[in-house]
Amino acid sequence: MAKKPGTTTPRVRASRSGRPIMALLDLLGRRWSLRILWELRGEPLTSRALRSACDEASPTVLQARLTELREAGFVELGEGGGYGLTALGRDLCETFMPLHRFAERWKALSPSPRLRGRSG
Amino acid sequence: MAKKPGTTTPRVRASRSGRPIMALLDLLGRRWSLRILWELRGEPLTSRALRSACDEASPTVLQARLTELREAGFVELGEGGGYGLTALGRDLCETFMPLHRFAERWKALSPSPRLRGRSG
DNA sequence: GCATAACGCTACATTATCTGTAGCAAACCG
DNA sequence: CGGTTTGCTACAGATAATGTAGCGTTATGC
Repeated sequence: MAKKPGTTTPRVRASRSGRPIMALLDLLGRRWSLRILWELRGEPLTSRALRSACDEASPTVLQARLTELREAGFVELGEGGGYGLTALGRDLCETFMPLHRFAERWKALSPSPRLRGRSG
Repeated sequence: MAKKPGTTTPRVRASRSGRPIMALLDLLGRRWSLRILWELRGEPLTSRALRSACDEASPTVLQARLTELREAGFVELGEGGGYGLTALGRDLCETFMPLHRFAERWKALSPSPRLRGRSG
């Protein structure tokens, strides 16, 4: 059993507003969510391979995220084992691809930018 | 002072690999990061207004995220007060705009999708 | 059949992080 | 001066993540 009977995913906090974007932002804003989606962007990975890809993150969180991502319909467990993106999940991932280029640009801009507070 | 002297931002875990995308994914994958960026997409907000916009999230995390986001160069504290996106931050936010449409589509697809495990 | 190994997944103590409420010092308003 | 708002911090209690171990199941080799 994947979870205790009657237990539902923590019900995305921000989704109390009913706005889907909030639910999505909340789901993706959990540890390893984005990373998992990212690592799955190519071919499917077994739970263990995914763990390796994610810097050996603890199986506890990974499993939790995987369950949430599966309930959201972004990820699925293939017949023969191994996790992969659904069509929907692939769509979502497309959204993040520009992030890659952005990250490179960002890195190039400033290794350790200045903070500009006003306290003082 | 914004932080204790000598204290640095928790040094993004996944960025140990040196790949900027990992650092970015890690930063954005923290609670409220995405949400803050999202709420700031329009006009600048005071810390308190931002808090309201974020379902009254605790000022502790918000402040922590704001500091990280500022160090990353995505957010800045305006001269006259109020947080806003930098040019870079606006760029990043652009990346997430398609997410809005995606979220709507996602919501329409399935309120509570089926899990397809293989245990049993 | 029996050992070996890999699979998805879970337990659990420790540690890190977030929540919620209260409140401070500085700047602004009159 | 008193009142209000700003950015920001403290701190106890609640929640979530880490790290390590291991379960039950399903191949595979002999």
